[in-house]
Amino acid sequence: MAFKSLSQPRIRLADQVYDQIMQAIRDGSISTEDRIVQEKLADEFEISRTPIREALFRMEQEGILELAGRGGFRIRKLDEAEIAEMYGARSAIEGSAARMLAEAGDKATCAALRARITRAEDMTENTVQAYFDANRSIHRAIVEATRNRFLLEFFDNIWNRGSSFTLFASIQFVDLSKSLGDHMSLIDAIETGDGWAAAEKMILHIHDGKELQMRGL
Amino acid sequence: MAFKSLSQPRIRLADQVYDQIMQAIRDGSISTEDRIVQEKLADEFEISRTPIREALFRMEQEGILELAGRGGFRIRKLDEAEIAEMYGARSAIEGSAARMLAEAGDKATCAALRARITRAEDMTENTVQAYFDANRSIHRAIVEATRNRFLLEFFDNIWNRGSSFTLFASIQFVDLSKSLGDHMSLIDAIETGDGWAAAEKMILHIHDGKELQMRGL
DNA sequence: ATTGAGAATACTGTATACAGTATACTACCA
DNA sequence: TGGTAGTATACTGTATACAGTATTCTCAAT
Repeated sequence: MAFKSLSQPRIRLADQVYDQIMQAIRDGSISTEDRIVQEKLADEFEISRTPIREALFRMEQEGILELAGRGGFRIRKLDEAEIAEMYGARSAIEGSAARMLAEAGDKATCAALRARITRAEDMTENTVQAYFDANRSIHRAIVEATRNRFLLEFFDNIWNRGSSFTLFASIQFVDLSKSLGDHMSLIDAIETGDGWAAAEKMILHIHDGKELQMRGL
Repeated sequence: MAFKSLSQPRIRLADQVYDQIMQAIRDGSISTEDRIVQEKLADEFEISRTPIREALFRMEQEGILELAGRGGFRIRKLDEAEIAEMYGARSAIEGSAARMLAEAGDKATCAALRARITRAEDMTENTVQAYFDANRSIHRAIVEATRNRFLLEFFDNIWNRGSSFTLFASIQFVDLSKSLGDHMSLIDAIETGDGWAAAEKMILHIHDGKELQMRGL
């Protein structure tokens, strides 16, 4: 049997709607001021409200949207306390990931991560968005390397949240080459095999990002 | 004006359905074999499919249910690898929580946690369910004490998952008084103020639970 | 007894219709 | 001009209706 299964697992409208709205939030077509109304979206997409509702509720549950009484949904804004907690959660997840990788002590994984970092650093365009994507993809690769689906899910949850698109990315204040170099020394720490040291390094790295972020507010 | 606000934030049917199904899974009224069909539930609840769908999709997203083609949803079963990852994720979340608490070094919090543990230990009935609840509530209190909403959310996500109701609770093999005593020494470790030591203690404690669990499989 | 065609069934996903309620709008009265 | 009553509007949540598609079932043919 050389045929690929034709059964398309699911091409639900709700999924497509989800992706598109997500994209719209990312590129700023939907701002934090905008009200997000089911009927409006249904009109735009030229489908019924049902799949829209589904996508919207999903985003609410993920903490990306919040509902504003009868005024529909809106993008969830994070206050300063919540942003701090976010960085705390990142420390927990990504710090633990670093620890686990160090304890696992797999050279091949480290090599792969290094390659990944080099590739991510090699940005063609020098925009905030590009830097954000590169940074995210590096951090994600580290969590991914633990092969722990839960951690990866939590990682994505955090990074998708609210306006975190712009969060974590106050590039205007950051020395690009330094930041990216930091990632390599993160792998160094992992490679030594000392779990706690690796975790600490990661936590400090995230803390640096937080300082930068907070200064930008 | 002596009247209490009547505005009930939201009493959506979907929420009630969610709670009830959750409860049914917990107490075993719905088993992993059962197919969960929207229409059937709608009949039982005597409401339309719409709120049922919403609740079901929410549970799917939380990883509690999975959909089985046209056969509706079913309870998601975890394979051994996934269970291991689950414990890994617990180590990350709860270990980090212990570290954070230790670093914060708040005596009052520790005292409150001790009180909580004593209270939780004081079980009236000696069932698996009671032990599970007590254990969960103790661990949850520790995460709660970090006042980090993300960590708490992730904690709940893990503990609500799949058949984790019975997971984490292989009481038949466990020495109750020892296990519960362990919790106190966990607080001891936190109280010393050494973040890494506290994290390690928590991770070991969780590891013990895992060993127990795996033996039971 | 097995196989295959065709119909019946049992689901889902999507669209539409309806009812209720908070907000916005208007016009009247002080 | 300010405030209030009454009405229109703009939303949501829920119910219902419809279409499509796997699955299961039935039954005849080999």
